Amino acid sequence: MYLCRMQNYLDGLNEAQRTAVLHKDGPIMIIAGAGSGKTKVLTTRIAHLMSKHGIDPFRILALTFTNKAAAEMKERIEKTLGNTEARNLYIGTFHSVFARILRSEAPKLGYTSNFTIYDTDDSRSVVKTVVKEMNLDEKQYKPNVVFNRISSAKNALVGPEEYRTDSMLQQEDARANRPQTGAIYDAYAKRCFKNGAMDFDDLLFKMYSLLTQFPEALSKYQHKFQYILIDEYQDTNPAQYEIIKLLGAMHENVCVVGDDAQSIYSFRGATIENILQFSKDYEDVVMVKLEQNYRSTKNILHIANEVISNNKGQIQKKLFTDNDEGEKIKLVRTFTDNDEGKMVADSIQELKLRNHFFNPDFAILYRTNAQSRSFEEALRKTGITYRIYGGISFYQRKEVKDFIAYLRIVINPQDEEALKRIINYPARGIGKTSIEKLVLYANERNTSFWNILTNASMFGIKSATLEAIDGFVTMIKMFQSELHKKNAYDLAVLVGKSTQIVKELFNDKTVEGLARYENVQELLNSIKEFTETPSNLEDGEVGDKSLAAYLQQIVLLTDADDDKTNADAVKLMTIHAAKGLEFPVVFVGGLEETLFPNAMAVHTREELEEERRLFYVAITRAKKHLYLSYANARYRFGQLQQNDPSRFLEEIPDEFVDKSNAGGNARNNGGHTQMQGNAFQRMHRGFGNGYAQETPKSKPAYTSPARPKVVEHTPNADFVPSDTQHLAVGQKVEHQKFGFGKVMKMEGAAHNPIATIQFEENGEKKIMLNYARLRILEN
DNA sequence: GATTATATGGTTTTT
DNA sequence: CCATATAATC
Repeated sequence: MYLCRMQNYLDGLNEAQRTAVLHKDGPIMIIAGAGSGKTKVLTTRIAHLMSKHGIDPFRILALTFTNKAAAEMKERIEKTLGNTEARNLYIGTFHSVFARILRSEAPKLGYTSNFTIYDTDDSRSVVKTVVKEMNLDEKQYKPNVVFNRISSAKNALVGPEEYRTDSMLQQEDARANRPQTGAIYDAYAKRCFKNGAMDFDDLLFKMYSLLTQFPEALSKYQHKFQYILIDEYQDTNPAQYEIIKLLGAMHENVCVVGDDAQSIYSFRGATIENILQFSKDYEDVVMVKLEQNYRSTKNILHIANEVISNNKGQIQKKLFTDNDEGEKIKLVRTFTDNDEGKMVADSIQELKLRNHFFNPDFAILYRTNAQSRSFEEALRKTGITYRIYGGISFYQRKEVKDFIAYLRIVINPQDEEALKRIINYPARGIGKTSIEKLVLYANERNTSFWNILTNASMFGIKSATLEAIDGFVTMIKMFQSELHKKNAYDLAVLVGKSTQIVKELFNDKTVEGLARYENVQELLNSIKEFTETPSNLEDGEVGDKSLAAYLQQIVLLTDADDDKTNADAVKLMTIHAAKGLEFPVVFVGGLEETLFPNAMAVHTREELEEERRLFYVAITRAKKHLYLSYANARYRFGQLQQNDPSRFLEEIPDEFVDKSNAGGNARNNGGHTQMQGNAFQRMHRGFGNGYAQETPKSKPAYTSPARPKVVEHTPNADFVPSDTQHLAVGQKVEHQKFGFGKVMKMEGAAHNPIATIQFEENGEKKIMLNYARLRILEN
């Protein structure tokens, strides 16, 4: 019987797949073309290792690109084996698996196990604060640009010290007019550490530090992970490569699965070098190519092969399929982006009626998130239910992030980003100036913002503000004392009540207010669901029903994890988000120059080839029908912009295309081989240089209409505001900002007097005496 | 200090 | 066009 089941799972495999599954020990690289059954191979291989070879699931590490892929694999293995052993596998994304390990090893790195994980918004915000504190120009050191640079460095395993001493990197920064980038990097890293926080890249960078600086940790995990499997290998970066190399060095049972033709994440530091390097780093690598496609029609596969053949750099392979010829690809030209949306909506309607397709059979794919708008509108008008993946995720909504910020502080009060976010939300009278002052004190004393808050009375804060701060601190401390008595959900409810956030949102009866209220309720529901779903944990890990575990989980969620696969809706997403998915009917929109290939990515062959791989990924998502569309003109920044059809359209042979709606012609050492070389070389091994491409700025030719500008006034050094209770018409005064002037008129109620003052430099202003700081000069 | 009005500038792609 | 940053007003 046992054998019988085993036979079953091996039966459905073709020869190449079978080879990949049966290979037991030693390194193996599987080049898996689109739709070639790669997930099937991975899951069967793991099932086989467990059932045939008796490998302990606790000792198998499988790294996937999304959490959803991990969950799916687990499920499929359980089904194959007919038991629940698969739940013991160490399986997840690089980031979530390493976060889990880092939690239990945190003290080694000087962190506590409840460290916060910063998302990109948090990280950018830290960069911004640091830039400000260093008195650098924010225009010159744009948080986004600087952060991307830091991120690239980390992904190449270049730390702050190395960064600052690498002359090539220094030169590059100097040329980009950002010579202080290294100093910012250093300050940024220190600040994150002080805040008890790691950013996304740290989860890789610090994992590497852990393994290289602590031999006992390296040995522990090398022993533990007897078998290692990596999915989507073409999208790994140098940091991930090195970590795997270290972890796999003992058993060398490393199995990587990837497709160089689908490498689309170079902007995140991924490099196909990792595929090429793999067979050099290990001896006797078994190579398997999966070339039979089970997904698409012959027509679809043909054009995919044609398109990708325009790329120079790639591993030779030829995908084929036994599937039907299928219909021709439809190429559709429309006048505007709105028409494109309408065309897609109409086509969906028709396919549903004539060919009996249902909403979940359709996917609309595009290059940039902004393109979703015209599709949404058309679908809404046509009455087709749809769902958008990506864009601003649920957990990035302001009200949700605010609420989460409270939870973050309860877990880790050193988290300055979270503190700044909600110290005055809901408004409790702790203003910007007070906060800035206190942060400054914290920096001067080299302590945390929270420590300053708990001793705020020592810093000459005025009594009303001090009271507010004390109230806030007391409340947070109360939450912290409840942390161990309550589960995550009950604590979250307590936070919602005590802060009055829920009540405030409930009382906001505007449409947006209602949506915000619902979002917070949904957050609470998600926490509840989390506390009620059982899961596994082992050897001294953070209890994974904890609030900390919840926070870790949500910050590492990917767009693709947002499941609802079964939802009765048409799906809209970027091509990046569609990786690994398949749909009976696929629409790819916006096939226009400047959009796809994107204008930001046509400057080098490497960039252009990645755009083409992206197009390849889009095409190969389709099983039965494929629609490619482009608009003559589309709204961009509120203005209609003309575009040529994408150059990629010319690469599709006519014989496979139905152009009846295309409007005529389409165109007008330790074996660290990888890490050899200096920091500069490593950061440039992938594509790009870590700087986002900057388009030359074209300034509008018009001059903005004149606006009464305030002539800045610098008050005398001895400026002390006077008591203005008895201010009278005719008196001369000095205003902190508007300068010298004469009181022309007094009005307003006794408790809120308003003076009309004629300023020498800035004309007549109405000033509320309750707030203004005025010095009376003479009568 | 908080709320509201105006101005600027931004679009790749994401863990 | 939209979201966020800054300035004006209360």
